[in-house]
Amino acid sequence: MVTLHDVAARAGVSPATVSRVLRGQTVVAPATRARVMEAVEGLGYHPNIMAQGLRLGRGNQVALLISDIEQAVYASLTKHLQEALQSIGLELLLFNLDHNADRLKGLLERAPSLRLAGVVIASSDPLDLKVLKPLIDQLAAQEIQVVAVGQNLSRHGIPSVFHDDAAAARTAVAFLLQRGYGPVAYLGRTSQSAIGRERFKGYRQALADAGLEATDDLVWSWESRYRYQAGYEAFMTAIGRGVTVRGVLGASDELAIGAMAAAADRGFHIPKDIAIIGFGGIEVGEHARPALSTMSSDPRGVGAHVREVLLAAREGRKVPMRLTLDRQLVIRQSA
Amino acid sequence: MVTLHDVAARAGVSPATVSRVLRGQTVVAPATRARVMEAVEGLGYHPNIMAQGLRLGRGNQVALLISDIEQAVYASLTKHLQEALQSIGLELLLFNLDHNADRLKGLLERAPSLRLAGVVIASSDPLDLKVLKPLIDQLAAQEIQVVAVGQNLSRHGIPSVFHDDAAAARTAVAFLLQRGYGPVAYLGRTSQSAIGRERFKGYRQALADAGLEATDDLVWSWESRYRYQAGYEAFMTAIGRGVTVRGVLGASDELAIGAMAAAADRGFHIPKDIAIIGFGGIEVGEHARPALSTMSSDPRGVGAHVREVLLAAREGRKVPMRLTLDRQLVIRQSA
DNA sequence: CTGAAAGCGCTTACAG
DNA sequence: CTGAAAGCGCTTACAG
Repeated sequence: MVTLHDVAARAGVSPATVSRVLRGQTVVAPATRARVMEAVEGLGYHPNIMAQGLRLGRGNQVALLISDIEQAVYASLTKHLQEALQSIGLELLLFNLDHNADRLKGLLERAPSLRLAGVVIASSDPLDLKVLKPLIDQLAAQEIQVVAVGQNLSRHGIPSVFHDDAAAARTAVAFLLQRGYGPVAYLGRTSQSAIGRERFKGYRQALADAGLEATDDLVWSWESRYRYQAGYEAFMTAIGRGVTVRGVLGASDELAIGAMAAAADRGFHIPKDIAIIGFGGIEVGEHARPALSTMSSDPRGVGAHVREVLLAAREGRKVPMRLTLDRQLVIRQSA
Repeated sequence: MVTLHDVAARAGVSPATVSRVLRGQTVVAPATRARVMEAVEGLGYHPNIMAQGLRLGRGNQVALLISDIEQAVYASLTKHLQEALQSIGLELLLFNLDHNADRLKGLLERAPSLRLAGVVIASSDPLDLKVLKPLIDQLAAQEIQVVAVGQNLSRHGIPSVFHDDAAAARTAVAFLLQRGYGPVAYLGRTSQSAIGRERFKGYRQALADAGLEATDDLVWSWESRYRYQAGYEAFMTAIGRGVTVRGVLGASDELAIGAMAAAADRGFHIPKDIAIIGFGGIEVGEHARPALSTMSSDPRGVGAHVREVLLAAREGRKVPMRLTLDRQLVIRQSA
């Protein structure tokens, strides 16, 4: 392994000077700088990240704590986040929470010993702030920047970037109602998930706007994961109970696609008999048949904003506390 | 931050002793051990990963170099790999290659300075071993274990875990032929991807088994990403040229689903007019309508094997050079 | 503008 | 069984 000392020896300077050239914070004579750079290139030197991190009390890694990487919106977020971080020299340490609150807590506890530059929490689950807040404060004390993605935790002093889910749900349901697709059911979590809560709120608002009410039989509150099978089963169960609907708002595209499959299996024509709108804008929705109408999301925007927060923290600037991203109604075939 | 010294002070021993207790390699008097452990618990001590890594010349992180995290099979692999690594105290550093060969090269070059415990290469792209081999040898010299996932690089001395893609493709095509779904087209990469090459080989073998030939019009060699849109366009293009097929083997489930959408849009009934089989066993295939028949994959098996390789390397045992995983034909509705 | 020195928090060979 | 000491590879305050 080539070390700083090797570079210094080759350039005929002290290790301190090499370090100065590389960090670029201090003035170094141009001629010296040139010799050092030549040695760096010549030897193919890369600084030892561990030594750097130990010395600076700070690494260049950001932990991404994510609910479920197998959900397409999270995979997409991960991709864009990694790209955004890489552009400012940060690496991505991935932890799949699998919706496990204890894992989240454990990771937050370990963050200081990992000398993380930041922690990104991308969880759709409700967070127990009573437990988490002290841990997060501890991170703040060590200048480990925490960012929440997907849910708004800014009232707890945590910079957040999230979509306006209540507004999006309201838009989707209003669209369904206006096209004559009432009654509209809500398919998804209503309380076990912070995000689900927002979407459900928007759903009820849209109904209220139309003078309607969210009766029990219209709320297919599937308190399990946001996956295809849950959507399938929820639809089957409701239809089995004799519920009549003409529209469905799925709180995720996966749920919506599962519901579409169930509807097809029961002989319903989509959208003629039942119209369906999902949430997330995942790629497969475009190639489902019928193609899934959905409320899009903006993973690139999320990545860019997290980058901005981290950059601001690093440079000692004021960190933006919240950014609300819009979702667009993408109309395809299912509604 | 609680350090080793704090623990030592509280337990009334030297830092060296605390370290010995924690590492568990040396004998420590039971009474001393107990006092140390009490102090560790009491202070909530976690060792500084950077200091440990610097001292040991080795971190506990494994880099996952992955083609495209947005492809569901890769997201799934990532999940299982992270879980497997975590079970042996390793962390996952994620790098999305985006099919970029230069990024792969750059990452391999940086691996030593990151003091990685291992590097997992999960790429579907053809690797330029002339360029990569020297870099990988350099990693070996520093005891950074490299593992290839998805393609067989064992002939280059790189431990590999992969599916038997040629056999799987052969099975799928034989099934199609036997059910009377010939002629069968191959949809996917044939040369630009190591994995595609294997699948294409199996396709040709199955045709040869039946005394058939892979004529040009049957090979929809879409040398772009393994995504839905590519499958859609390839199907449309072929049909537009007047090609007649009754079966399609998609080299990925995404390609297959894209082709199904195109077939549906052109008024073909699946599987009556055209039967389709995909590759990967991704979750959405089960809830597509018609549900996608596919050759499954085994991400859990991959994760477990990578773990085993890393464990063997760590313990100085002989590292298994290759493991071939089988794919199962999952028959649903599309074939 | 540059060098010598101290120290980040660990681990382990060396003594005892 | 345990402690003192050296050193992993960096960075930066301190001198000059």
